[in-house]
Amino acid sequence: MQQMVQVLVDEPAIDREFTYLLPPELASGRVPINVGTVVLVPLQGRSIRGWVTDLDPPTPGDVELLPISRVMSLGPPPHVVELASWAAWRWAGTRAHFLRTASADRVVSGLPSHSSGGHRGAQISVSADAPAWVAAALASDNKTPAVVRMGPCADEWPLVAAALRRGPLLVLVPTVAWAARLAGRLRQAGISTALAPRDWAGAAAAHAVVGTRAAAWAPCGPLRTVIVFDEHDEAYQEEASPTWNARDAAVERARRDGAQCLLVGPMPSPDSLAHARQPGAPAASTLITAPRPSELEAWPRVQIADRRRDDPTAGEWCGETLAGLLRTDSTVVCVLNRTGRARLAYCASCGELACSEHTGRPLRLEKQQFVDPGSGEKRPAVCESCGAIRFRRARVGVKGVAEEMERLARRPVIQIVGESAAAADSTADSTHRRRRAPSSQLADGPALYIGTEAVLHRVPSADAVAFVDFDQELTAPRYRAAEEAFALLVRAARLVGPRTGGGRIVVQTRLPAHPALLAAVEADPGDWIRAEVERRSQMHQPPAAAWALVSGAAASTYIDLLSAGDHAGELDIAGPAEGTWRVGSDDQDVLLHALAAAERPSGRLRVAVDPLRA
DNA sequence: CGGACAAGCTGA
DNA sequence: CAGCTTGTCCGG
Repeated sequence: MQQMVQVLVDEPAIDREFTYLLPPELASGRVPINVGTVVLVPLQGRSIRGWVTDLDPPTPGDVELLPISRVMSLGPPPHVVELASWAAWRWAGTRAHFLRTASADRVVSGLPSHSSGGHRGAQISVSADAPAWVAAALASDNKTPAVVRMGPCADEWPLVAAALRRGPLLVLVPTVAWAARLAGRLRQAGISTALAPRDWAGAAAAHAVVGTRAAAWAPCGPLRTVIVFDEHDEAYQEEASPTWNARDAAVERARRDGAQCLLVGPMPSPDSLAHARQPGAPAASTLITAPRPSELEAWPRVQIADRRRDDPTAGEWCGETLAGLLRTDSTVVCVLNRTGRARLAYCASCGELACSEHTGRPLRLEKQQFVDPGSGEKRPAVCESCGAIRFRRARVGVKGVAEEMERLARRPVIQIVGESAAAADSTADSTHRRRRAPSSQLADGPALYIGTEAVLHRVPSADAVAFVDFDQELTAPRYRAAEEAFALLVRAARLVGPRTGGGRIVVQTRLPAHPALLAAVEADPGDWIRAEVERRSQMHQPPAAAWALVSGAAASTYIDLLSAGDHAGELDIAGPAEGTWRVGSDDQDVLLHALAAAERPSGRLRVAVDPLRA
């Protein structure tokens, strides 16, 4: 009787396992056959890649089995294959999707032999005395993740070094640059290190694996410690469906390995605090905070510029504090999350903003008419309060602010918007703008920059960062708005460095008492996060509830199935709004069970579990 | 996904 | 009713 194997084909639309024969010559080839091994199989006359999922499957009745055509490559180890099955459940996706992420992007027929044997932990020469709070973080029980709070400019090394001594380590960071920097530092310390997912084979053998999102699927053996830095960062979440989150996958991976998991960052996310609040774990033991003086030191000075106190006849966008900052000889990065020149208009003689008399919303100026953006209703452009007919377009975008900045600072302002950048002066036409290489946008000496959020990623360092209109971030109509706003302050903090080095952030706002702002000013997000968690719980928002957004042509059929299912009573179905339904439940398991139980109708269907934006 | 096959539409 | 399109099914 010839050996059989079960194979999951790499075709998410099929998402099924099939049994194949394993010819003896393939079973004894160079690449060992294991759960996870990548093979090529015939299916309906086609040749499809797939993963071995069972080495001893039950004999299927009444079908003639075909043999595997080729053994292609080493694949994810069995425990990662199991993790992929868990993730497929957790984010209502297919196993094939996650196994792709967990597999090398080319053929791997063997692992590097030099590092495969020895446990390198013993030879680690990194400094032995970790601060007490770092030791405490690593010593907490392995049952639940420890949430570790430290300032944005704090050095991550003591935590990494202490973790290294315990055994194999997986570190996730949000950006490739951070991963490369940390991997370099680890290698310099003599640690066998792999940068995942690029060095797939290396990750299977290294003592330390560092990488971004996909590194949660690295082919490492059992881990002793898993660290996720900047666990609040949205980069960990896949935007396309399945909307999996690498932090949450890492938490589950650590749990399965019995590894200690540290969720580290300047702002513990409500989601992570929910992870840490598993049954049986006292809340106090799971949030570990850097000592007050070091957390304070790891923040720049955050200054609130209360726009309500500014002289209204001075700058339109830059208040007194910001204007003063612009006149100093320093590098200042200004952030405004809007581009262009909006079509809002205000009266040239009395300054009244043109608004609809019915809805109160601002009107757009098109030719000589006002247009209500909501209803499309038009009326002649005449000022409601003084009757004048001359209007000026409000400068609510980066371009308008750039002009004002140049006037105040009397030096050029570099605009950085999305993928392109340009000097503010009008001679730089759009073609010129597009042809410029990114590096040429950055000035040598002190310079002024203005841009959307992208500017925080593109300018490597600055003396100060100023948020021109932070209220827009704080009050955005999304349940995570305050969290996202605070994340911007964290990014800005990294650009300007700690207060001891003169790092400074200026926040222009009309909401100077907003708890998220006070948290940054005081370098202590504790109270704000606690309030945020409480608010989410009251509003039945994540993490107090689990949500799935359902959209696509087949969505209404799928929603009908969900409404008719066994657990329909425990589901909260809202919508459709713009073709999207929101299915929620206070119990994540109930939602996931319902999603899995409802049969997927044919046709386009997107199911986004726990999306960042809902 | 992509081939197979069935059921519907059209035109001389 | 051949010849074509469109839809549904199913894979070892």
